[in-house]
Amino acid sequence: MKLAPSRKNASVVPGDPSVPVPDGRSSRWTEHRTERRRELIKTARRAIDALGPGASMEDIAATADTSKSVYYRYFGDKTGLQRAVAEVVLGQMQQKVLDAAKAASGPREGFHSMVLAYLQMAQTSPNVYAFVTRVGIAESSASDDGAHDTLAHFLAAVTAMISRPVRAFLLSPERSAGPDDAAPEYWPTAAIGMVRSAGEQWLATPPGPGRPTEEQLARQITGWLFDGIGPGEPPALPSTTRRQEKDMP
Amino acid sequence: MKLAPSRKNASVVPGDPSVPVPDGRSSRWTEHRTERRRELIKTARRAIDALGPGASMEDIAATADTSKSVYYRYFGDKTGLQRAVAEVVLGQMQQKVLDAAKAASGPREGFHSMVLAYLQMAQTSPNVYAFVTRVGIAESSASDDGAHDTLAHFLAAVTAMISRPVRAFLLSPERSAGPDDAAPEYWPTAAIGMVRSAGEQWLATPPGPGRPTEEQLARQITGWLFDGIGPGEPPALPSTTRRQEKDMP
DNA sequence: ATACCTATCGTAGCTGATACGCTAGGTATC
DNA sequence: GATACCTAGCGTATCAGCTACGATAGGTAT
Repeated sequence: MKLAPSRKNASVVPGDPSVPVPDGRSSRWTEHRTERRRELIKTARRAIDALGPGASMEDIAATADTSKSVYYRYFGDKTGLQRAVAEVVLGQMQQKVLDAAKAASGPREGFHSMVLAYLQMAQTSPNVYAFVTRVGIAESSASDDGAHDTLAHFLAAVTAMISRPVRAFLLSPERSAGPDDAAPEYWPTAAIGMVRSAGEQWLATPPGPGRPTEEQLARQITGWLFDGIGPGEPPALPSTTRRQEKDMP
Repeated sequence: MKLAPSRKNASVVPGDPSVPVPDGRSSRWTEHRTERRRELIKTARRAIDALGPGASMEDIAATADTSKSVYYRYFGDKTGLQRAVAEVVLGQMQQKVLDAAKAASGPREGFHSMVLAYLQMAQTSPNVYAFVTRVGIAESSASDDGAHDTLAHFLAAVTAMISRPVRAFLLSPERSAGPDDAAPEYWPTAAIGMVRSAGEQWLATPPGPGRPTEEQLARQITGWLFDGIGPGEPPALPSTTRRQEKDMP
């Protein structure tokens, strides 16, 4: 009773490849896959947190009590794992930012909450932060194109996250007075670069007395971004616009 | 610049380092060493410029018509070469900055010239820039300390370069009115991070119509750093009630 | 109920790059 | 001529990233 040899299996089904044949042998694994994927990401995060951002795939897999091939099957390559972890971390950070942004009174407060969320995230797991923000893990040796293809995936995602509100703010009517905006599309990246650099120096600072709190640093960075450090710029600006929030508890 | 003796060789004098017997056989080589070292750095720079920031030591040595071991002797490891190249690049940039700073009218113009020099340097050789800016080439896999030990060497040097004038400016009498300065020691790093991020996005932008010139971008960044983007910041800003609802992946 | 198929798992091995030691041989000074 | 110094090339150790193959447990069709 051999069945027809031409009709091998349902993968290249001639009639309808879409719905009406829910093969249990495949569908059985979908739930398992998503669950396992989540678990793998979670374990990878723990492993990186414990082993450092340079943890190898083997180390990560060993921490998960499995082997490298599982990770490679689920994430393709190491950059895929990086991206997956970054997605989760970004989602949590985004959640925090959204919650805080609801209570924000203005763009300044909104941005302050973002910076704060960023710093808190980095502080919570510096190793995971370093892993996620790393530029091309696999591309570093193979690419000879010159400039980095883009920023790291996580930073690119953060940039995309803040780009829209920033753009809206930069183009708001009351803000068009200045002669700025020669290149406003660079501001989100620039701002994140500032946050990142300050945050990483802050992370590297031992938690001694001189180290500011997350709140203080976030407030400071927000001030730099919104007010700058130049006090009035003597030639063109009289003394009208001194800086505002002198006393802000 | 001190030329460090490589690491294990007989560069340390055997008997007494202070005895006034200048052995000609030793002193003759010092000049040769410095000259050769300079040549090796120069050739490495050309090789990286041609091959990309991920060029291997063998590629670099082949471009210099020599072998890897020469580079390893002179620079210890790849990070040492990175540091040496960074030193030269930084020196040239510093020269340019100093020349420009002499003609600067104030801190703003001085900083503008610095940013401009940075951008021009990066633009001149994007590959060398990427090589020099890269964080730990050898530490990435061996170190599990967590945070990067410091910033990249080049960026740390640039930070050190601008830290002193910045500190002097931040503590200048007319600027001490604001309640800022909760963490002024983070500003140089933060500012360089902004310059770096904006510059790298700028480098990655194809030189089409929308791309600003170095001058424009430098002017823009200087404006962001000195004036910020929030002009006045009226306490109640109604136009940003609900922005940033984002799609979560 | 039996033979077949699907998707996963994990062991083991491959590829390529990097760091670096070792030895032979050349060259200029004393 | 003797000696200190350098160079060159080969070879090795290691390790990250990645892949191929056999084995197994669970669904499916006859």
